[in-house]
Amino acid sequence: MCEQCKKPYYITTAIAYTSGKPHIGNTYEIVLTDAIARYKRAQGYDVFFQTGTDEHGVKIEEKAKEAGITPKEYVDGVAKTIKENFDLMNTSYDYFVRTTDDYHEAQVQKIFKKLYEQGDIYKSTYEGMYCTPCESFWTESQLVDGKCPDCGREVKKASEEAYFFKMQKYADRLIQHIEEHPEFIQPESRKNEMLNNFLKPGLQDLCVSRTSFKWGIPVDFDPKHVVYVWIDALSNYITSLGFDADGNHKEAYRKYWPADVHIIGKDILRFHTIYWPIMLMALNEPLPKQVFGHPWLLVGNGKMSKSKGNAIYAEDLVRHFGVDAVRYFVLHEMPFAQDGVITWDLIVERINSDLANILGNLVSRTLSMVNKYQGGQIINPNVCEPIDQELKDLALETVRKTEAHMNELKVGEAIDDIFALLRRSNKYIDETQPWVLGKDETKKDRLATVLYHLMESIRYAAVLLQSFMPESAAAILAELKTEQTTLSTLEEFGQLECDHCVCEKPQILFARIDAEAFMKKLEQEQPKQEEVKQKPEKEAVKKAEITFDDFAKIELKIGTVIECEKHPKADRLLVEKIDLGNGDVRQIVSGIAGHFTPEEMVGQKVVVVTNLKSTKLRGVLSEGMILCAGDEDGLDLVTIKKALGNGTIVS
RNA sequence: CGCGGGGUAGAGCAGUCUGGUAGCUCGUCGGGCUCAUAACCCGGAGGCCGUUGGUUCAAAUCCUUCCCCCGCAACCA
Repeated sequence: MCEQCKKPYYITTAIAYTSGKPHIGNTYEIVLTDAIARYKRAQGYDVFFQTGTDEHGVKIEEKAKEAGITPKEYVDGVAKTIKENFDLMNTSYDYFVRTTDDYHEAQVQKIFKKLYEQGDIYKSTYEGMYCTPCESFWTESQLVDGKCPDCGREVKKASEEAYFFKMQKYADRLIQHIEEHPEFIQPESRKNEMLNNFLKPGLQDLCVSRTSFKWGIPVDFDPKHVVYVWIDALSNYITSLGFDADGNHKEAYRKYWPADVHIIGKDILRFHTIYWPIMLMALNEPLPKQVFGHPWLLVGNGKMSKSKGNAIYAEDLVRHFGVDAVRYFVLHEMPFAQDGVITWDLIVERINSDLANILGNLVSRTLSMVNKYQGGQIINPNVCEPIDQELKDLALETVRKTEAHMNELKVGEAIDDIFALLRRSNKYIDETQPWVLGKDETKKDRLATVLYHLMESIRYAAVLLQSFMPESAAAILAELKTEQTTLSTLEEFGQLECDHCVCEKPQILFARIDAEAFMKKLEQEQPKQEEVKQKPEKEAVKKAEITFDDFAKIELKIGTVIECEKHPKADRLLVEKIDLGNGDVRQIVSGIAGHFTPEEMVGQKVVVVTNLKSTKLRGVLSEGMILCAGDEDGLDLVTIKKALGNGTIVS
């Protein structure tokens, strides 16, 4: 294919938020995208693969302040770390966009202004309850006893100026688009979620500016506002290509937009399949062809997170196993539509079983026979037997199957296809018994043919593996000393060049790992991770100092849960009857259904805030509050050791 | 009745649309082989296909009852 007639293919990851170091769950996304991008390049597309960082927002403002540096200094540091992480994984992105890039910032301002001028964005007020000392807005439902949930002080009704985007205006067009393009939202099951939960009930106008923090792109015609995340972050996909709100787009934009696919996490599908398309409609630009919300990589049974202390990082994995083994694991182990699981045991198992035994050992045993029986020479006398056909057919079929799976973005299954060929090749060795042929001088040509078929099958697998494990695939092809490394050399079986010698001393591609010894070694490193867990990840937001009198306003008493049942209309709520002594029995509703069963609650001695103003929660009266403490790992009741009587004052 | 996904061997999954002997990977047990990284190949054991009732000659598959898990939404005084 000539350069000019190559079809463009634009693929992106979501931009990573620069709040900290990415774990392997975050890194997975770019590896997945990289595999697709590499495959599309191999197919002859003119691929533009973009990734980058999302660098604005209040969280970053705060983190920078904590660190005593400017927000820009802070994001420069994190962006560098993220980029290093992506480079470590050997990802072939063409462009790394940052939302602090000058061109991006200028275009976001222009986009905002344009949408404002054409009436899609309007200025209004954000109504809410305002706590002056905390400088925070709260919705009615966030208030605690009608007071600020942070400091407990009085709040007053106030309104803040904000800009809103008229979402509903474009909703019908978007519904139609989604229904007419079933491939637009992937996996398809998510399509209904978006339609039924958000689009069909009606979209609310989206608040697209903030005045409560400064670290963002200023609205140029109203500088006390900064552009809120949606317009800022989502537009990276077009600003990086040189989109211009005035229509003077750069060449790259004309060439690559609309994107062929946005690869994102399933948690942000809503933003990419509703807000982003609507923004593009408002700008009168075409919509991306597809959005794929990939599943998550879980650790054991839970979500990976820094604060849980269970996070696994790419750099540790790579240090232990090498880049390609890590790429292989995450690409292969992740189903298309369900969350995948990563643990150290699982990785070791996959490396041993798939990479060392099936792949590495196949290459090793084949090349060693070529060296042993025919001095390393690749010869093809073409003395075939019926048994050969199955191998040849499978090799050709594997090319078609991987292509079909890759077109559906089913990367794990494409890798499975390749390994099926490798397994078949191992079986072929047993069927043909080259070591028996080697003892019989008259079978020399048959032996050479068998070995040729094996090497050719290995070449097929290696060519296909280039998108997933670039270094290892290259190493195998180098050992075969072949130049036939493109997908187009897989159209016919038998393209491996003859009459040259393979590598004399093949290297071990993937060494087997002694699982027990490895886990021991890992345990010795564990203390480090434990220490990390000891330190709370984020310091609790410090509340304003209160006087003793303020404290004394709160009445705390010991009570016993005498009855408890699930709230009829809310999954996370339990309704308890609590005996507070002296005939004071109250009903309290608590959001703890996810942590305790009603049976567990009955009989518990708990600490109750008894003078909290009563309220209704989803229709059920709640006359107080039970004290609990919890983090992401779980929740526990605040209770007492001695059997103090109900009604005992806590102070 | 908020929306959606799922429950298949010890683990992880396919099969369900279009009914016809329940399959794959790992693990486990046994056998084979000796070219190879204790690798490779073959075979066995292990399943009331979540539950109830139905349709059918025939149900993992279609219809139905209930139970459980997981997302999203709501909610967390």
